[in-house]
Amino acid sequence: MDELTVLDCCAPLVRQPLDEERAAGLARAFKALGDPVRLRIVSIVAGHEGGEACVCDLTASFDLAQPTISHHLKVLKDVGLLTSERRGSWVYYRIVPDRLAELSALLAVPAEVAR
Amino acid sequence: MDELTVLDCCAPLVRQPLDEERAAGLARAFKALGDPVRLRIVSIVAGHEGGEACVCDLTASFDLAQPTISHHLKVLKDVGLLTSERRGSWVYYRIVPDRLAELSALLAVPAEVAR
DNA sequence: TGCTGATATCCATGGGCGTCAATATTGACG
DNA sequence: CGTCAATATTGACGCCCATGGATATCAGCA
Repeated sequence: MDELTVLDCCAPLVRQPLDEERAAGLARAFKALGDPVRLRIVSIVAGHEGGEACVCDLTASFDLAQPTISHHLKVLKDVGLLTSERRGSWVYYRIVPDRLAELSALLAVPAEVAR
Repeated sequence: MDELTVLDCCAPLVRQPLDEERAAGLARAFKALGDPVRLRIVSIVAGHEGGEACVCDLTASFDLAQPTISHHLKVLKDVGLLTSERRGSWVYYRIVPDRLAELSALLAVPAEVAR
């Protein structure tokens, strides 16, 4: 995708009222982040060495069953916040910077409003 | 070229794994944004003239019952994304720029990761 | 081929959430 | 006071979702 598309699609909330369709797509991503476990997963993956973490790294970081972690990873992947790649027995997850940047830009508050 | 690191509380995801407590607080806000109606409400309020909108403006923008809008406004207010002020018969809502900025900064992706 | 470890899928369960009708509250105005 | 308009609260219903146990898939290895 080119930068114009990114810029155009990521204008802050203030610029224009979100149409239903776009709001639905963005809400899916925010809903995915709206779980403390998933938020920590994204944080761990983003901050992990090499920008990626395998599932074993994550299951070790939570007091949750392995299927639960796998479920959360699927949710994050389905909304485009994570990608996965299998290498041998292990599956490595990494964040999708463009997707995070899109959400970040959306919430950026213009100076004229931040008063 | 490291920018002035915003706030200690708002360092991007990459800097440090979120502890449970902080993740819980942030997840509450993201969960509130994880509904298309609420996302559009925030958008409408932020973009409305004067930076504020009364409930009547919102009920007119959705094909939803008035209690439903009122419920969504309460959710957004409870997580600190909106404030309300009564003036006469009308109640005006406005966004909390600091709260939005906190979330935006959290999702901002450092250059070394966005490669 | 069979075995073992890593990860994903399936299924059930309990709790949380979006919606709305009915009702309550609040303020303005006569 | 009484009435009306704007907004909030309550209660109920149906559905989605986080979680974990059982099981399946997949890759490496003997």
